[in-house]
Amino acid sequence: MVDDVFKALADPTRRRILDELAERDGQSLFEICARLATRHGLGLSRQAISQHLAVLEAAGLVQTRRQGRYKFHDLNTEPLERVMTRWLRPDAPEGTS
Amino acid sequence: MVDDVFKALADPTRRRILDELAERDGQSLFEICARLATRHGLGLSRQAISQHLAVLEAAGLVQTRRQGRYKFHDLNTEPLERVMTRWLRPDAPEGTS
DNA sequence: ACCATATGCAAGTGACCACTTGCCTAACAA
DNA sequence: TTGTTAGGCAAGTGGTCACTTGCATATGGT
Repeated sequence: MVDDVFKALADPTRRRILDELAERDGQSLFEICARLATRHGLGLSRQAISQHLAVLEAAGLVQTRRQGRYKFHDLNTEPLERVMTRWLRPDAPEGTS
Repeated sequence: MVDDVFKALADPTRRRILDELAERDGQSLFEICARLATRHGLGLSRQAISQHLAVLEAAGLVQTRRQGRYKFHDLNTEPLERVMTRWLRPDAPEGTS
Protein backbone atom coordinates (compact mmCIF):
# COMPACT_ATOMS: atom_id res chain seq x y z
CA MET A 1 0.00 0.00 0.00
CA VAL A 2 2.63 2.47 1.08
CA ASP A 3 4.94 0.91 -1.44
CA ASP A 4 2.43 1.54 -4.22
CA VAL A 5 2.29 5.24 -3.40
CA PHE A 6 6.05 5.74 -3.49
CA LYS A 7 6.45 3.63 -6.62
CA ALA A 8 3.75 5.69 -8.29
CA LEU A 9 5.49 8.93 -7.39
CA ALA A 10 8.84 7.70 -8.67
CA ASP A 11 8.04 8.43 -12.32
CA PRO A 12 8.19 12.03 -13.58
CA THR A 13 5.39 11.48 -16.10
CA ARG A 14 3.07 10.30 -13.35
CA ARG A 15 3.94 13.36 -11.30
CA ARG A 16 3.04 15.51 -14.32
CA ILE A 17 -0.30 13.75 -14.49
CA LEU A 18 -0.90 14.53 -10.84
CA ASP A 19 -0.03 18.15 -11.60
CA GLU A 20 -2.59 18.21 -14.38
CA LEU A 21 -5.29 16.71 -12.21
CA ALA A 22 -4.44 19.05 -9.37
CA GLU A 23 -5.06 21.93 -11.73
CA ARG A 24 -8.21 20.50 -13.26
CA ASP A 25 -10.03 17.50 -11.88
CA GLY A 26 -12.18 15.12 -13.86
CA GLN A 27 -10.21 14.81 -17.07
CA SER A 28 -10.59 11.89 -19.44
CA LEU A 29 -7.69 9.86 -20.78
CA PHE A 30 -7.61 11.73 -24.08
CA GLU A 31 -7.75 15.09 -22.37
CA ILE A 32 -4.77 14.17 -20.24
CA CYS A 33 -2.88 12.96 -23.31
CA ALA A 34 -3.60 16.19 -25.15
CA ARG A 35 -2.60 18.43 -22.26
CA LEU A 36 0.60 16.56 -21.54
CA ALA A 37 1.49 16.90 -25.20
CA THR A 38 0.64 20.56 -25.69
CA ARG A 39 1.66 21.98 -22.34
CA HIS A 40 4.61 19.78 -21.39
CA GLY A 41 5.82 18.59 -24.78
CA LEU A 42 5.35 14.94 -23.83
CA GLY A 43 4.87 12.78 -26.91
CA LEU A 44 3.63 9.60 -25.29
CA SER A 45 1.18 7.09 -26.69
CA ARG A 46 -2.29 6.78 -25.30
CA GLN A 47 -1.50 3.39 -23.79
CA ALA A 48 1.50 4.75 -21.99
CA ILE A 49 -0.67 7.34 -20.24
CA SER A 50 -3.31 4.70 -19.59
CA GLN A 51 -0.78 2.47 -17.86
CA HIS A 52 0.45 5.39 -15.79
CA LEU A 53 -3.09 6.14 -14.73
CA ALA A 54 -3.55 2.51 -13.74
CA VAL A 55 -0.50 2.76 -11.48
CA LEU A 56 -1.78 5.97 -9.94
CA GLU A 57 -5.19 4.43 -9.39
CA ALA A 58 -3.68 1.32 -7.78
CA ALA A 59 -1.87 3.63 -5.38
CA GLY A 60 -5.13 5.40 -4.54
CA LEU A 61 -3.79 8.71 -5.81
CA VAL A 62 -6.35 8.85 -8.61
CA GLN A 63 -10.00 7.88 -8.46
CA THR A 64 -12.11 7.21 -11.54
CA ARG A 65 -15.77 7.44 -12.46
CA ARG A 66 -17.25 6.10 -15.66
CA GLN A 67 -19.86 8.01 -17.59
CA GLY A 68 -20.96 6.50 -20.86
CA ARG A 69 -17.89 5.86 -22.91
CA TYR A 70 -15.87 8.37 -20.93
CA LYS A 71 -13.80 7.70 -17.84
CA PHE A 72 -13.00 10.69 -15.72
CA HIS A 73 -10.06 10.87 -13.36
CA ASP A 74 -9.92 12.73 -10.06
CA LEU A 75 -6.95 13.45 -7.83
CA ASN A 76 -6.93 12.10 -4.30
CA THR A 77 -4.24 13.51 -2.04
CA GLU A 78 -5.19 11.49 1.01
CA PRO A 79 -2.51 8.79 0.48
CA LEU A 80 0.11 11.52 0.19
CA GLU A 81 -0.81 13.10 3.50
CA ARG A 82 -0.89 9.73 5.20
CA VAL A 83 2.49 8.67 3.87
CA MET A 84 4.53 11.82 4.16
CA THR A 85 4.20 12.43 7.87
CA ARG A 86 6.43 9.41 8.33
CA TRP A 87 9.74 11.21 8.83
CA LEU A 88 8.44 14.69 9.45
CA ARG A 89 8.23 14.76 13.19
CA PRO A 90 5.29 16.65 14.68
CA ASP A 91 7.54 19.72 14.62
CA ALA A 92 8.79 20.19 18.15
CA PRO A 93 9.88 23.81 17.73
CA GLU A 94 13.38 23.78 19.04
CA GLY A 95 12.68 24.49 22.67
CA THR A 96 11.01 21.29 23.74
CA SER A 97 13.34 19.67 26.20
CA MET B 1 16.86 17.18 -7.99
CA VAL B 2 13.21 16.54 -7.31
CA ASP B 3 13.56 13.39 -9.32
CA ASP B 4 16.38 12.18 -7.09
CA VAL B 5 14.24 12.55 -3.99
CA PHE B 6 11.33 10.54 -5.37
CA LYS B 7 13.62 7.89 -6.83
CA ALA B 8 15.33 7.58 -3.48
CA LEU B 9 12.02 7.11 -1.69
CA ALA B 10 10.85 4.48 -4.16
CA ASP B 11 12.82 1.67 -2.52
CA PRO B 12 11.52 0.11 0.72
CA THR B 13 15.02 -0.61 2.03
CA ARG B 14 15.95 3.05 1.68
CA ARG B 15 12.80 4.03 3.54
CA ARG B 16 13.82 1.66 6.33
CA ILE B 17 17.18 3.38 6.47
CA LEU B 18 15.45 6.73 6.81
CA ASP B 19 13.38 5.23 9.62
CA GLU B 20 16.54 4.13 11.39
CA LEU B 21 18.17 7.52 11.05
CA ALA B 22 15.00 9.25 12.15
CA GLU B 23 15.14 7.22 15.33
CA ARG B 24 18.86 7.67 15.90
CA ASP B 25 20.99 10.10 13.96
CA GLY B 26 24.70 9.75 13.31
CA GLN B 27 24.99 6.04 12.63
CA SER B 28 27.86 4.52 10.73
CA LEU B 29 27.47 2.15 7.81
CA PHE B 30 28.06 -0.94 9.97
CA GLU B 31 25.64 0.23 12.60
CA ILE B 32 22.94 0.65 9.98
CA CYS B 33 23.68 -2.78 8.57
CA ALA B 34 23.46 -4.37 12.00
CA ARG B 35 20.23 -2.65 12.96
CA LEU B 36 18.55 -3.41 9.67
CA ALA B 37 19.48 -7.05 10.14
CA THR B 38 18.48 -7.46 13.77
CA ARG B 39 15.42 -5.26 13.91
CA HIS B 40 13.97 -5.66 10.44
CA GLY B 41 15.32 -9.04 9.42
CA LEU B 42 17.03 -7.58 6.36
CA GLY B 43 19.95 -9.74 5.26
CA LEU B 44 21.65 -7.41 2.84
CA SER B 45 25.34 -7.09 2.12
CA ARG B 46 27.30 -4.12 3.34
CA GLN B 47 27.75 -2.84 -0.21
CA ALA B 48 24.03 -2.94 -0.84
CA ILE B 49 23.44 -0.67 2.14
CA SER B 50 26.34 1.52 1.08
CA GLN B 51 24.84 2.00 -2.36
CA HIS B 52 21.47 2.82 -0.84
CA LEU B 53 23.12 5.43 1.36
CA ALA B 54 24.80 6.92 -1.71
CA VAL B 55 21.40 7.30 -3.38
CA LEU B 56 19.95 8.90 -0.26
CA GLU B 57 22.90 11.25 -0.02
CA ALA B 58 22.60 12.23 -3.69
CA ALA B 59 18.98 13.13 -3.00
CA GLY B 60 20.03 15.26 -0.06
CA LEU B 61 18.02 13.14 2.36
CA VAL B 62 21.12 12.01 4.21
CA GLN B 63 24.14 14.08 5.11
CA THR B 64 27.46 12.58 6.10
CA ARG B 65 30.41 13.62 8.22
CA ARG B 66 33.71 11.78 8.32
CA GLN B 67 35.53 11.21 11.54
CA GLY B 68 38.68 9.16 11.30
CA ARG B 69 37.79 5.91 9.65
CA TYR B 70 34.14 6.32 10.50
CA LYS B 71 31.50 7.99 8.39
CA PHE B 72 28.39 9.05 10.22
CA HIS B 73 25.05 9.57 8.55
CA ASP B 74 22.43 12.11 9.50
CA LEU B 75 18.86 12.46 8.31
CA ASN B 76 17.84 15.63 6.54
CA THR B 77 14.10 16.06 6.04
CA GLU B 78 14.30 19.38 4.25
CA PRO B 79 14.01 17.88 0.74
CA LEU B 80 10.92 16.02 1.87
CA GLU B 81 9.18 19.12 3.08
CA ARG B 82 10.10 21.01 -0.05
CA VAL B 83 8.86 18.28 -2.37
CA MET B 84 5.70 17.16 -0.72
CA THR B 85 3.85 20.43 -0.64
CA ARG B 86 3.52 20.08 -4.40
CA TRP B 87 0.02 18.62 -4.49
CA LEU B 88 -0.99 19.33 -0.92
CA ARG B 89 -2.55 22.73 -1.23
CA PRO B 90 -1.83 25.13 1.66
CA ASP B 91 -4.79 23.59 3.50
CA ALA B 92 -7.63 25.98 2.98
CA PRO B 93 -9.74 24.73 5.87
CA GLU B 94 -13.04 24.35 4.17
CA GLY B 95 -14.40 27.83 4.69
CA THR B 96 -12.03 29.87 2.58
CA SER B 97 -14.04 31.27 -0.28
C1' DA C 1 56.02 -2.60 10.77
C1' DC C 2 51.81 -5.54 11.05
C1' DC C 3 46.94 -6.62 11.27
C1' DA C 4 42.17 -5.76 11.89
C1' DT C 5 38.54 -2.50 11.12
C1' DA C 6 35.62 0.71 8.25
C1' DT C 7 34.71 2.05 3.87
C1' DG C 8 35.20 2.63 -1.40
C1' DC C 9 35.31 1.17 -6.40
C1' DA C 10 33.95 -1.71 -10.34
C1' DA C 11 32.05 -5.27 -13.09
C1' DG C 12 28.46 -8.70 -13.66
C1' DT C 13 23.63 -10.51 -13.30
C1' DG C 14 18.64 -11.10 -12.90
C1' DA C 15 14.49 -8.67 -12.38
C1' DC C 16 11.58 -5.01 -13.00
C1' DC C 17 9.79 -0.85 -15.54
C1' DA C 18 8.29 2.33 -19.24
C1' DC C 19 7.01 2.32 -23.66
C1' DT C 20 5.43 0.53 -28.03
C1' DT C 21 2.58 -2.18 -31.31
C1' DG C 22 -1.45 -4.71 -32.58
C1' DC C 23 -5.88 -6.25 -31.82
C1' DC C 24 -10.26 -6.11 -29.24
C1' DT C 25 -14.62 -4.26 -26.76
C1' DA C 26 -18.10 -0.68 -25.70
C1' DA C 27 -20.79 3.52 -26.51
C1' DC C 28 -22.78 7.02 -29.48
C1' DA C 29 -24.28 8.83 -34.20
C1' DA C 30 -25.62 8.50 -39.16
C1' DT D 1 -26.03 -1.57 -39.48
C1' DT D 2 -21.96 0.87 -40.44
C1' DG D 3 -18.55 4.04 -38.92
C1' DT D 4 -16.30 6.60 -35.39
C1' DT D 5 -14.80 7.63 -30.84
C1' DA D 6 -13.13 6.33 -26.02
C1' DG D 7 -10.92 2.96 -23.78
C1' DG D 8 -8.88 -1.99 -22.56
C1' DC D 9 -5.84 -6.22 -23.01
C1' DA D 10 -1.53 -8.54 -24.10
C1' DA D 11 3.00 -9.54 -25.79
C1' DG D 12 7.56 -7.78 -26.85
C1' DT D 13 11.73 -4.79 -26.13
C1' DG D 14 15.41 -1.71 -24.34
C1' DG D 15 16.97 0.32 -20.35
C1' DT D 16 17.41 0.91 -15.56
C1' DC D 17 17.82 -0.82 -10.76
C1' DA D 18 19.09 -3.66 -6.69
C1' DC D 19 22.18 -6.81 -5.34
C1' DT D 20 26.33 -9.57 -5.30
C1' DT D 21 31.31 -10.65 -5.63
C1' DG D 22 36.09 -9.37 -5.62
C1' DC D 23 39.64 -6.26 -4.93
C1' DA D 24 41.48 -1.85 -3.23
C1' DT D 25 42.19 2.03 0.15
C1' DA D 26 42.58 4.21 4.64
C1' DT D 27 42.52 4.65 9.54
C1' DG D 28 43.69 2.96 14.21
C1' DG D 29 45.83 -0.16 17.48
C1' DT D 30 49.79 -3.15 19.00
